[in-house]
Amino acid sequence: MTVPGSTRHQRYHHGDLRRALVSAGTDLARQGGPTAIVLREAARRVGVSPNAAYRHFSSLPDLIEAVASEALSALARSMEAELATCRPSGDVSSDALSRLGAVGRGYVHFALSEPGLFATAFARHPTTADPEGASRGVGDSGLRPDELLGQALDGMVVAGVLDPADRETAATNAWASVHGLSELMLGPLSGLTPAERDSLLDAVLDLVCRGLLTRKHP
Amino acid sequence: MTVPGSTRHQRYHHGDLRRALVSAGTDLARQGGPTAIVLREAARRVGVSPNAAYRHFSSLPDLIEAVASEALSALARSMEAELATCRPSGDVSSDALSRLGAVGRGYVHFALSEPGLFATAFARHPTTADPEGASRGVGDSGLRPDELLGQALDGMVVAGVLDPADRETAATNAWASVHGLSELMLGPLSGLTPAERDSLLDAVLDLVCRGLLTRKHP
DNA sequence: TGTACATCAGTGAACGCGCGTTCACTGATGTAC
DNA sequence: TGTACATCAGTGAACGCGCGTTCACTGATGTAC
Repeated sequence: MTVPGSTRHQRYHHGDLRRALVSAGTDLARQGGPTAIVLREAARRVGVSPNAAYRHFSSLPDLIEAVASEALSALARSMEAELATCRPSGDVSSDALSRLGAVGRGYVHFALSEPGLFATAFARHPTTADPEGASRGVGDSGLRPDELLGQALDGMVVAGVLDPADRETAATNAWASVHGLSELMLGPLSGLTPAERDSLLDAVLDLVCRGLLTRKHP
Repeated sequence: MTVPGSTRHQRYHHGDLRRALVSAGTDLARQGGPTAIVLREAARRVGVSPNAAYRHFSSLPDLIEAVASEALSALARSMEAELATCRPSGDVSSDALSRLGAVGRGYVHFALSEPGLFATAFARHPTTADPEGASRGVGDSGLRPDELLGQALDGMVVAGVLDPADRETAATNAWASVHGLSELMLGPLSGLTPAERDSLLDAVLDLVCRGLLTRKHP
């Protein structure tokens, strides 16, 4: 039994409705992927009328893009978390390799633990290189997922275990392998046990690393 | 000006409505992926009332699964077409490797030329190992896409360039790399020129092959 | 310090839409005798 | 060869649903004087 008047009163001037809607949209995406982002449901969850959303988003795709950006940030943070566990061993080369592995591990772990957000992060329209888009989807370090990968590869170049000329191809190779493994594990290979998943991930990371290393002796 | 009576007459006893609906559904998926498969629209395109579909499918997901099966078959056929271009060179090892490359090439080519069907093929629920499901999604050779890959890997084992113990891991590795590359080229890397795409594909296939080969000298 | 007023951020009701699905039905087909 | 009849494969109308979006609105906020 809430007093109607006071309830209605509280609804006025929400404070940060945009953020609240993005957060609700993110919850929807978490459970059902990008197509589960529904403007009316997001508004419902925030306790606001559907049309209030149009004060902050021009249309549904606009909200979806904001959620996708949020999902990319979460992916970046997962990669950062894995990177944070890397301890310097003293050997520059093996440190560079283990950081590349950490990047891949963070990627796959995120895909498996947040499949809905993972799908949402990559469901948006081709990344148009808009200026403000460059600052979206970043993690705590201020870097996007692809930039975190690039940083790891730069480290390998500095350590001398990767030919600078191969850096671009290496980036796509590594990304493709790890992205494909994620999708497969969420789809056709979803029946795998955690142990099988782990060893498969190790095998793929191993393949990628060795592939990049050998590349510099043609 | 058609005679209503004769039109109505022709609509009775369609002949093979199931196949017609799957075909219409496939056209929808081709243009918009799995979520574009709409029962009412498929019926409309075939020229039949929506409820007629329920004589042949228990519900929409049932139709979607049939379309997904069709998409898998198309993928298999693309791989078979690429395999058919392989000419024996006399060297068993290099033949085995080029057949593996052909499998991967057919996979990526299909993804790029039929993105909607590609998405549909892998959008269905986790492959429950039902007995009749085993015969679905096959190409002209009667093999499913994953079986075509397996066959290529078997060829490498026979040729002595792949350790039998590594066959399973090799399958996932190869699949993941090529699947991930496909997804990336359709998404974040969709801005690439055809030439860039080709050389990237070559690089990935090269990485996979070398990765598998070295694997047998630990 | 008080007051008029523009602006802002929400409301409530309604719109048209297309969907999946179900109902009772009807006309064509093929089989038994 | 003809006829009765069960079965099959469609029809037409309707259902409830939830969606994105738009309309005219209203109450709260903050600023100018």
